[in-house]
Amino acid sequence: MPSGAAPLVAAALRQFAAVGFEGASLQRIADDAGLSKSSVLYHFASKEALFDAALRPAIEALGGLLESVDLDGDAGTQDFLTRFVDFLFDHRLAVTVIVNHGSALRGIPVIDEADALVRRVEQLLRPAGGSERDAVRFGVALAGTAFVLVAADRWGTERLPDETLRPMLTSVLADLVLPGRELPVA
Amino acid sequence: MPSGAAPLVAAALRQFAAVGFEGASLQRIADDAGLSKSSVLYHFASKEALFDAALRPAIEALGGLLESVDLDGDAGTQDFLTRFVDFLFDHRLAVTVIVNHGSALRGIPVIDEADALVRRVEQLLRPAGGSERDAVRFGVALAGTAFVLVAADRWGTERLPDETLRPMLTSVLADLVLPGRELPVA
DNA sequence: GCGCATCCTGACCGATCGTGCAGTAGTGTG
DNA sequence: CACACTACTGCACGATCGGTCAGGATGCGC
Repeated sequence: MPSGAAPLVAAALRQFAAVGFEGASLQRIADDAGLSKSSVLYHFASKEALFDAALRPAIEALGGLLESVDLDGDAGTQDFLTRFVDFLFDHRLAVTVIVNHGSALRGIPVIDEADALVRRVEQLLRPAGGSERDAVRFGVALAGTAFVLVAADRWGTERLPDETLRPMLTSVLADLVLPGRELPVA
Repeated sequence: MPSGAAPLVAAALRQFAAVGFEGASLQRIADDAGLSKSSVLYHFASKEALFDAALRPAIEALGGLLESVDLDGDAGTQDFLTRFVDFLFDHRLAVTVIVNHGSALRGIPVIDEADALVRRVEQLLRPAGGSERDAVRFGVALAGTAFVLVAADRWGTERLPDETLRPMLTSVLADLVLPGRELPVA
């Protein structure tokens, strides 16, 4: 947990987000960070350990967000959604990895933890007496929000700057979860 | 286009959907189809050609859907959305590949074609005078719908059978695109 | 019978994969 | 100066990657 391995983790995260765990090679990560492949395995015991280190901050942030959550009333829910969207922006690359490549990586601890957290978010937003249709609706809203962010530079007809997109996503998500009680856009 | 290569394409599609293009190996695809690796390369000139063959039916189906589209009035839009969800179900694995692994595969023709089609769907649903916020909303709705289907067996708290999920997704999508004018669920 | 495709295979190639290991600079600390 | 520790590297390993190729088996027209 010490060390000047931070740029290495950053390079690894970029590679993992771009091409997934299997597709990313230690050689490319090392080149990207300006080190040799051996140096990567000096700082991290294995490729999987590096993967864990790259995703760990994101799952800790999401875990913390879920621990301090207070959904009492619409205001509490809106506050949570705002912070959730902030989380998505802050850990964009990690979210990309989990969302896009996670399903192939079941069994890797950090991915299993991420899946468990996602399921908790899902259950959290699902109201007590809600129908299955509502659950599907929230699933679409959450997945869609995450995915629009992750794929913004891929399918966005015109690229919106982050600070324009962020309040829009927050507003849209709130609208889908609390219909008819929209947050103001800005 | 001849041949008894169909089970090969099916096996390839399973592998590509599960672990992506880079992660899938010809050996595993061959094993999955009960053939040797050499046989795979007898039927298809390269791994990329196999990838193309596996995704081709899906992009042709989506292309056909977009050619025959008629969005006049809410009824036309709802009909399109129903057929779009049907497309997602019919080509689930191919959609998984495009959605989850496509961003790493820019430059591969079939992926570029798929991206172009997705952009057309996006523009199609975007009303003439719509705001950017509406565009984001539709992006969330489309991405969320596709992703809920793709990840249904990963994050779904309880697994819904397809024939329950399908009308629900259609209904939710219509609700998000045509707010306040919902399709009946069943 | 023979010739000719079609389908499929094992052996092999060069490259790259993740990983282990011995060794080497640089930097204190005694 | 010696010693230890950290950061880093080159080299070699077995395995696996995508891909080539010569050849075996089967079946059909002649």
